[in-house]
Amino acid sequence: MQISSRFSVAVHVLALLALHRPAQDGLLTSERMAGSVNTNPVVIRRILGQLKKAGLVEVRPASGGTFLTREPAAISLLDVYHATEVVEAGRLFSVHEQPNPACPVGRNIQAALNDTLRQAQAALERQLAAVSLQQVALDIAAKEAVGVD
Amino acid sequence: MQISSRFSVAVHVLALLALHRPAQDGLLTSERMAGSVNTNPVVIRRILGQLKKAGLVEVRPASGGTFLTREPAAISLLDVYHATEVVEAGRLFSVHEQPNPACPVGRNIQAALNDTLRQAQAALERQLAAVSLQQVALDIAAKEAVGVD
DNA sequence: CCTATTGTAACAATAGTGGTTACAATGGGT
DNA sequence: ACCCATTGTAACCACTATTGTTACAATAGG
Repeated sequence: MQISSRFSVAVHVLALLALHRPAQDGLLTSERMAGSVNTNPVVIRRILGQLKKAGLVEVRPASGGTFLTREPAAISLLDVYHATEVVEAGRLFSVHEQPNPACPVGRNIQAALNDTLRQAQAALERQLAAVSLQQVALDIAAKEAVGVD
Repeated sequence: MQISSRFSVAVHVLALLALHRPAQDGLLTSERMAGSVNTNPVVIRRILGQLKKAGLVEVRPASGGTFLTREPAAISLLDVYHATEVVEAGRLFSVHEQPNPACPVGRNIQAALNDTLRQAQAALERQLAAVSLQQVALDIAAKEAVGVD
């Protein structure tokens, strides 16, 4: 099964925050973010709650606005991936839990797979760690500059 | 969400086949494999069907037995990963499908994420490609040799 | 031809996802 | 001090995937 789109939506939301200019653009509400993502505002608020819990954004209730707590360059996609908990930490692969201990394969398969699966997952996470929100935001800005509008 | 345990079960089943000695051990039926995995025989047969479709095993109906079609050294965990279709090819991450094209971020986010997510997925697959069924089987045999039995 | 086994359909229970409505709590602006 | 737009959160729905289960026709070895 696929990794939930919560992750890509979270990156989308953070990109909006990174490129947002409060002075010109006004308040960036969950409603406006939902308009850009094309979903329901509650979906956005749920994700903002996760990002807040992870310390990536500050959300001031009521008409307080939402802000990044760090520079976009200091937020990696891995931070977002962990924040959205699309995968419980360290467990991308699920392994059948109760193999038969009476069988030589059954009693050793978990240990035999453990290391390999951990490494595969770590390789994926390294790639995500190597990309910052700033890079995503700059990429969007660059594409926009040469856009077909 | 996690990657289905179909993958780990498939590796388990293939390890059983790799370590199976028809002469001594007799017929390795879906029932016996299910006993080792600790699940229902139909679950095993469904997975064997996928492995067969991928050309990794030959299953002779009735009392014909099941066999690997290649040397364990020539079967990588990536082959198994693809065979079990735990992830539709190339789409480990799901990205929200309908961002708002009227928004600069909305109309560029998919392209901005595409490359990064592809690379992260590719990194994971490279790790799986680097491990063969033979390595898993040898690892199991080694652990068994020093086992606490 | 018998019989163990496979292949497959059908169904249930469970869980995660994404969307929706509803509403109490919050706090900035006037 | 009070509006009122906004957030935080619970509750619910529809949908999908997963895993286990029963049932049974098709298969082929002995």
